Amino acid sequence: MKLRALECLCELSRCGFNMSRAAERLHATQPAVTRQIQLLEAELGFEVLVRRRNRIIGLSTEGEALIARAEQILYEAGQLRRIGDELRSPESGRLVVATTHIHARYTLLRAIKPFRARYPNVSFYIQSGDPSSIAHLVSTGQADIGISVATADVHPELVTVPCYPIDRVIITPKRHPLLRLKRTPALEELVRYPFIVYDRRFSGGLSIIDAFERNGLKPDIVLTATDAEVIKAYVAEGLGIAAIQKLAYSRTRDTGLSMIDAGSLFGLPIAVLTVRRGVFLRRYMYDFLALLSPDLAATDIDRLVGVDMSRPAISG
Amino acid sequence: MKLRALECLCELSRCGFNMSRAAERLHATQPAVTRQIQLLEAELGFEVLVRRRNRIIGLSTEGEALIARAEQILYEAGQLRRIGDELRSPESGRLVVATTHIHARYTLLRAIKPFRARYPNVSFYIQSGDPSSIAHLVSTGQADIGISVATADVHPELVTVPCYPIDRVIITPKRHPLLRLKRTPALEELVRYPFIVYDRRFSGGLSIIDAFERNGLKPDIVLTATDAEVIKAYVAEGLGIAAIQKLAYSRTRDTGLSMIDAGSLFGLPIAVLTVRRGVFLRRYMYDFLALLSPDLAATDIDRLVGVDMSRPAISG
DNA sequence: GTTTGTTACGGCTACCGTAAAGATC
DNA sequence: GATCTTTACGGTAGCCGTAACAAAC
Repeated sequence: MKLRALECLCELSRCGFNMSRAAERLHATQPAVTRQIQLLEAELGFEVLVRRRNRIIGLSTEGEALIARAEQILYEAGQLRRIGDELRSPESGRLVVATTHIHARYTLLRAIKPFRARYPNVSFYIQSGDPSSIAHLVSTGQADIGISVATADVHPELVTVPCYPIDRVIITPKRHPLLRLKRTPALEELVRYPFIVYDRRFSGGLSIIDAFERNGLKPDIVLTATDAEVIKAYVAEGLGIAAIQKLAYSRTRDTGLSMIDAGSLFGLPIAVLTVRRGVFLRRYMYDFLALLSPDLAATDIDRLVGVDMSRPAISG
Repeated sequence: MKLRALECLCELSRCGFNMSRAAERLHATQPAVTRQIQLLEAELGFEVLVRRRNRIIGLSTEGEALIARAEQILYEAGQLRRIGDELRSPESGRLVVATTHIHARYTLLRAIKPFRARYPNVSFYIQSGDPSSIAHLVSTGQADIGISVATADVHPELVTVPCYPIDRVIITPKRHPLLRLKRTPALEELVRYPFIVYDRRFSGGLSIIDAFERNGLKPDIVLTATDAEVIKAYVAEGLGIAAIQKLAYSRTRDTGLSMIDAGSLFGLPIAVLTVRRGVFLRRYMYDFLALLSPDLAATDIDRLVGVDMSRPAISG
């Protein structure tokens, strides 16, 4: 069995079973890919691909099981190379962070500045998505570090570390009646106004709508968005009020808005860092995690990530 | 990178870094192994092995991290072959069960008979050990299925399924004063007699000694053993009384002994089946698990073992 | 001197790419 | 006809084993 054959198979699968495209991405010719697949099938003794009249149409059921493991093998092989990279050139490499808009815009921004200063030769990639797809990106090794909120889905191959609570504020247009209260309004008071809500997939546990519904209230939802900037724009236009992350509000920049602290009105979701269990973290990745969560020591990370760790701590 | 090189490295490590022996086990010549290692080191760009004056004395620290992943890769490659084997010859293969003496002697014995009848061409291997090493054997893929008791150690790569409670009995020599009670004695009554105890590593949770000590009692421990047969022999000789698994006592065979039900006096440890998470289970392995725990459906096993399972169920 | 690891060399396998053919839409 | 996959063929790279060499216990 050869790693090259597994590589061909996985790439073929990613390219929708188009051999030409897979070959191109593998920097090889079509016949070479055909050959590798054939050799693999011959060695394993069964048809991995389902062919219909000389066309590949998909994976056999066994092929599904096979490819999942092939991906795993290639991932680990990548990790081996990464160990080599770390020793050869510890100052350069790539760092792929999967995160939500809001963390990309605020949390990450703060961390990237010192990080870039320390590691100018590390290329930084940000993958945006909802918490579920962030978990997926990290678990498949497409991203090194995930920053989002806890998700309901269970990923035994992921390790998550709670990072900091996400404070929420209620934002309103200037001179809104709610501002006269001079205190955190009750849900019953908020529900009287049209609401613009943050997409529940991004909310981490209790969403805004959940909070209302749990109290038997039916808010008037104007629209749902995944981006605090969008929500702020709509609120500023007087279309409604909203609850967003405190991070996303700036008194000086958001001049068209007013802010009321939301306290724990909508629950207190917590930001979490996610890495794949057993991942080899490069030195600069440790340092980046430390920037995001300064009280997280490298030894803690090791303990969490370690394949044969003695305690599970917090894990997904 | 080549699988062959990783294979050489892992075998080398297993052979205590003796290249000649590793080469022999790999059915290759020494120079071939040397070459593979050299190529690997050249590709990765660092010294995996620590050499002192032309002798290999061990792994570098990075080598440790590397070899763990290499093992993982080779394990998964083995799984791919196993998928092929299953399709080519579903009726033959090997089944390695890691278990304790007691389960090997009783639980397993009952399951093996029908299993052998159904799969005469499957070679059966039993690896005996304490629950901790059983977990290790399964987690490293050296054993397919573990049968023992729950251990304190956490293995995120293992999936365990509780199977059945392990009833315990108190055994005494014939005509022992305790027998006059005609009921389960209290710990305070038992503590008056010298005790022969089952090794705590095999006890699963609460050991015999724990039960006494938790009640502030100090039993007179004659000796500790890992094998119920040994314990029975000593009890029969009048050296003390003991608590063993009910399974291990037979009225007809153990003529020199008497038995009293221990109820939940020493806790109710539970037998567990263990498999490696994400393992590809061959059809005959499913069938074997079903023999051990008839109410465990194949779909349940799939759900437990599945790499991207949606619920964690019971896991170590 | 025996065991152990590395280097040198020749044979052979097997991979790759180019070219062409076969099939499908 | 265009796209896609497989087969055919020749060049080349690289792996393996034998043999010789170097070092250590």
